[in-house]
Amino acid sequence: MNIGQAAAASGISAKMIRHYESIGLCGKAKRSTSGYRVYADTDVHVLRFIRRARDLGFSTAEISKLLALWHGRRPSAEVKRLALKHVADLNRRIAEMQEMAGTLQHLAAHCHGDERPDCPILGALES
Amino acid sequence: MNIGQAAAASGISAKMIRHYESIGLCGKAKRSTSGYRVYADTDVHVLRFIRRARDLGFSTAEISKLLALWHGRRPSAEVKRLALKHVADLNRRIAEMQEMAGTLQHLAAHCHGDERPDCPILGALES
DNA sequence: CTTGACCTTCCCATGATGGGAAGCTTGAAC
DNA sequence: GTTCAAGCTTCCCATCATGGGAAGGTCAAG
Repeated sequence: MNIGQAAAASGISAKMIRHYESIGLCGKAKRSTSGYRVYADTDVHVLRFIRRARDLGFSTAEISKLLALWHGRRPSAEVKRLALKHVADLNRRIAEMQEMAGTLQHLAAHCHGDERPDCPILGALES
Repeated sequence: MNIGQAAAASGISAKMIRHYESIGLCGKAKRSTSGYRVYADTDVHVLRFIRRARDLGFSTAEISKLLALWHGRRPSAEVKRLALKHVADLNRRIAEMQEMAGTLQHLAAHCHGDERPDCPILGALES
């Protein structure tokens, strides 16, 4: 498989596959005589693992740890710890954004939204 | 006021004030004879406006529009439209992260979390 | 053998923020 | 008056994940 096929099969762009290789997230791909990267099914399994982890919002550093656990002794305690830490991080960011959205929603509800210059949203930003 | 005082008074780091000036978000500060940036209270008002908008999660492009509305005819219809678009964007991202967190929470709940190698979280990532 | 699709590497860009270096200015203490 | 620290200036680099694009090599089908 060339990188294009591996990209299609894994759902990661060729650009990102090269990037992940360059930062050491996945191992270096074998090369054909002409220098093309060559991928086997096992390599695509790894790439799919990476894509699913990425879709769950894990950073590359976290994915790196997950990969090591996956390929190693896989103690589920450590995996669970990583996952719950990530959940906590997500929840923290969710709460931050909910507060922003709530504030703005409230301000917008009190904004008549016509052509008058008096606007509670601008008022809140300037006060 | 020097940039340090303006930073303390506005809650934006000196580094970011220079950056905002360089990208044209705020006007160029006046300079002393020796080249130091000099800020008046009105400049700090602008910086505080920027900080509050930033705290509500607006991008610099959006803040730029809000500043123009603030300093111009301030039609509240346009401000409200911007605010609600931003709320919609926040809600979209919140929903994405909630889905990630929910999935992970569910997987972690089914993970015994001991030293056994069998882990539903890794299972979901590899399947 | 040409052509078009694919591959390679390398550089640059995003957006918001910070670190740090080299050098100049200011104000206060001695 | 000099000296010293703190603060200012500009400039370059880094983050994180991702993509664009250029210049050039390779492969398969016509």
